[in-house]
Amino acid sequence: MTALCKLPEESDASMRARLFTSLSQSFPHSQLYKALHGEADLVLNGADNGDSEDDDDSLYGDHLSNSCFASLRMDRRDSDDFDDDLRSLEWLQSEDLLKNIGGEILDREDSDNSPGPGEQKENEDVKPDLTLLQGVVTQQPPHLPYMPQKHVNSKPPYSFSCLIFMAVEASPQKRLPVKDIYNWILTQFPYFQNAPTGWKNSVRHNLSLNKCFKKVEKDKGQVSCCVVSVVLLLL
DNA sequence: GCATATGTAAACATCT
DNA sequence: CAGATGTTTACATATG
Repeated sequence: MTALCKLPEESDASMRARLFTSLSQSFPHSQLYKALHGEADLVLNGADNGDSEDDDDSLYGDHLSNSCFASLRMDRRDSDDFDDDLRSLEWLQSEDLLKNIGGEILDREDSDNSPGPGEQKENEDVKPDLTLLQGVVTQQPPHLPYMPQKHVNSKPPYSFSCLIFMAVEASPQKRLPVKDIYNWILTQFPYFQNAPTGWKNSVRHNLSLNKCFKKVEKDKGQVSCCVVSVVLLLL
């Protein structure tokens, strides 16, 4: 199992650069983006010659150790000692998480950030007109990026684990009540607004089953109907 | 064919 | 009591 979504014949440097580019557009404030930031600079500047397998971890920045994406570092270590941890993080290493992640998910928490010229929020004007979008959705070529605000009839190409992770990752405290996870998914992926309610069961099922998610007590004074919150299991 | 990951449904218990 | 939440089990499907 590979650690990243690596295209055929794609170099590690290229792959990481692609990931960085995608994240810079979709989750500019995510831990992963910040963690990759330094490395991507090196990659994009040609500093990474592909022979850096033995480079120390500082290349990837300290942020990686603060999130589940620490597995991105682990995969570079040729050791079975990490097998158990990796097993619980295999969903993070799946192709789904990284595939087409870039540019299409508008992080509404960052909506107050002024977009640069030329990158005007093309999704903002897009309303989920089902009649107009059906063809786009059903005939979307696999190489085109998934655009959740447009492809409202198309199930996101991300596993529920990925969706949960992204929701938690997007939260300020890296923890969310289940209800807020629902809301985040509904907001970012309008597909689920019309989807059968079973997806919520799948979310809860994932939270219970996946070792990457940990149940924590809600903060004191927090007004919430939920009993617990969910955080990433830090490594 | 097997192991694993994932999705879905369902039942049940607990909590608000 | 109803609904939300959490846990567990079972089964189907896809993939390596």
